[in-house]
Parts: sequence; structure tokens; C-alpha cells
Amino acid sequence: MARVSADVRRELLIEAAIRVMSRDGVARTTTRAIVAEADMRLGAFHYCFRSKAELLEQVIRAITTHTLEPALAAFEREGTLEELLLGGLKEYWDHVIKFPEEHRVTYELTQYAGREPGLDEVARKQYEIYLEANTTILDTLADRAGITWSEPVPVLARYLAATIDGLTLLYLNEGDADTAWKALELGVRHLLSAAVTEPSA
Amino acid sequence: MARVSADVRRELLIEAAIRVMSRDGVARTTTRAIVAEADMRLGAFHYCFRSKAELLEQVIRAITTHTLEPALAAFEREGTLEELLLGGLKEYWDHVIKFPEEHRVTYELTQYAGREPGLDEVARKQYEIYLEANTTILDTLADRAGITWSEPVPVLARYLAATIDGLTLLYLNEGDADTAWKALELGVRHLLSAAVTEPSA
DNA sequence: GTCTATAGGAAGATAGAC
DNA sequence: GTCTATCTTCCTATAGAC
Repeated sequence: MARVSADVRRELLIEAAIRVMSRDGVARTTTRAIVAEADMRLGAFHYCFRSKAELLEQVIRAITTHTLEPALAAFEREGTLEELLLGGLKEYWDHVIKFPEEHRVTYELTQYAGREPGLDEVARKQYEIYLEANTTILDTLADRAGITWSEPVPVLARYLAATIDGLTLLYLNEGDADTAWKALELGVRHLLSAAVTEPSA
Repeated sequence: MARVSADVRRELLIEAAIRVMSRDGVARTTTRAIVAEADMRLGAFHYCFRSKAELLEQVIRAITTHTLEPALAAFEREGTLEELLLGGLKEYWDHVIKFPEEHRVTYELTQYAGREPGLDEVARKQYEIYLEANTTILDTLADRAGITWSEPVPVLARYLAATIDGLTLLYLNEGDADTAWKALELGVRHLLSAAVTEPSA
């Protein structure tokens, strides 16, 4: 790999790291494994990143936005409140079924970051971003469907985030996609029962 | 530590391992750290356990039963369906608030085991046990309150397990205990809406 | 059973030639 | 920028004296 700019190499190393993490797990994703996957030399790593932690921070950023973008796009369509919420969730769920390892990595990274003194801020920020996305979704949906929520949106956003997280984890560990999806549907239908047709103001 | 039976040493090492995991994380829980915590020599480890994996398997067993026992006991009291369910959950939640690190370890161990070729069975079995406990709780509660569930119990059990898992994880990473508990309450109240007073048979 | 010593390897990071 | 060689540290596991 002759004369490739450090910026390009950084991108290649981040992508390679995600591949190795999906295949072998975060714990086994060593700098050596990453450079081997990217077909570079070990020395290349440390003139692209100050440390392994710096790479991991950027990997977390990349995965977070990558996971969030299609999910948010699904809520831009037409339909009733129920259609939109269930449709968006189905889109997410299909992605989980198709790329389970990628989702497993998300949870592994959060835990890894939460234990690393320099990275614990990143872990908290990751959750902040997901919660903010859920808040936006709930607010947008309420606005477009002309309803208000009978429970505080911060509580509903956390309920939604936790239900999604919990059932994804359950599926990743148990492998029963059908029952997990039914439970997820149940959770969303419960959420819909907090939709009030009359505006409160 | 002169002349202590290998059985006792095994117990001491398991307890020491749990302490180190809670304090430093599963990834940093090396055999050296464990024997240091237990005030033993490194050599002691390998005539108590064939390998580190063998210890971890027993640690997972110990934590699982330890977490489950008080939770199950809370459902043996008197009260209405709502009182019992919310009371049992509150008991669990108090434990999470008081020993967050212990709960963090549970999730770390599941992930660790899921990646280890010899231990992935243990990870799946762990979830099986939790789901079985939830199933038992739902069946017992329905029986004692004289109700039936309008949704299949396997779905409800997974919904309950996922809500608990998801909100515990959220709290561990976000730190906002109040809002997380309110969301958990919301989830349980939703679950209660699946209770039907008339027997179906 | 108990312990010391060490094998044997893999990790993150760096020095310095080109 | 690129790469080889190496430093230092830490890991699991074992051999073998007592």
C-alpha cells in the first residue's frame, strides 16, 4: 500500500476494526488484528491514531450514526401513528435479523467504553444520542398525528429505548426472533396507549 | 493460607473473582488479580480449576442464582397483582441502585460467555433461566390473583425480561435512576393491562 | 496440597532506518 | 510517510521442588 494519505488510512482502519469486531468480538480486536484486516503494517496504526482508545472512540461514533440514520429515515414516510411507529421498528428489526453481529458489537463497545477511564464519557454520550433520537421521533410523530402524549416524553423515550435494547439483547442471546418480535410489538402497542387524541393545551 | 481444602479454595476464588469483576470489570479480571484478591499464590488457581473458563462458568452460575433468589422471594408475599408485581420490581430496583457494579458484571459476563466457544452454551442457558423465572412469576401471580393473561405468557415473559434488562442497562450507562424507574413502572403498568379478570376456560 | 519459577505467547506502543 | 525490529508488560498455564 504505497503512499496513501493518513486520512484515508484512518477510514480504512476504522472499517477494518468494525469488521474484526463483528467477526471476533471487541475483546479480540487487537491493533494487530485490525492492521492485518486492513492489510497494513503494525507501524501504520500509530501514525494514524495516537492510541487504540482514539480509534475506538471514532469507531463508536461511526457505528452510532450508521445505526441511527436508516432508523430515523423510516419515520419520514406517510401513515398513521401506528403504521409509522411499527414500520420504523420493523425496519430496525430486519436490520437486527440481518446483521446480528453488528448489533452485538454496539453493546460490547458501550460496555468496553464504560470501563475505560478515558472512554466512559463516550459511553454516556452514546446513550444520550440514542435517547435524543427517540425524543425527536416521539415529538415528531405526535406533531404529525395531531396527538399529545399522556406521559412525559423523557419517560416514554427511555421506555422505548429500553424495550428496543432489551429485546435486541434477548434475541442476540436466545435466538428466537419470532417471540422477541412479538414482545417488541407488544411494547410498541403499549406505547401507543399513551397517545391522547385531544390536545392538552 | 496453610492446608485449606481445594473445595473451600474454590469458593474463595469464586467470591474473589466476583469482587474483582465488580471493581475492575470482567476484561481486567485475570487469574493473577483473582488470586491476589483471595490472597493466594498463582499456582493455587490451577489445582482448583482446570482453566479460567471453568471458573467463569461457576461464577456465572453463582451470580445467576444469587440475583434470582431475592427477586423470587419478593413474590411470595400477600397483596394485589399490582402490589406484588410493583413490589417485586421495586425490590430488584433497590438492589440495582445499591450494587450497580454487580449488575454491570452480569451483562459483561453474558457477552464474554457469548463470544467464548466453550462458554456460549452457558450464556444461552443464563437467559433461559431468567426467562423461566419470569414465566413462573407470571403464572404464579395469575393463579393467585385469579386472572388470566390476554397475551401468550412466553411473549409477556420476554417483554418483562427485556424491559427490566433494558432499563437496568440504561441506568447503568446514564445514571438517571428516577426517570429510569418511572419508565420501568410504566412498563409494568402496561403489563398489567394484559391481565383479564374472567377466566378464559 | 502448596508454592516458586518459568515457559511461551500476545498485547500496546515506540525507535529509528529508509 | 512507511516499515522492521524491538521494548516492556501482562497474560494463561505448567513443571517440579517441598
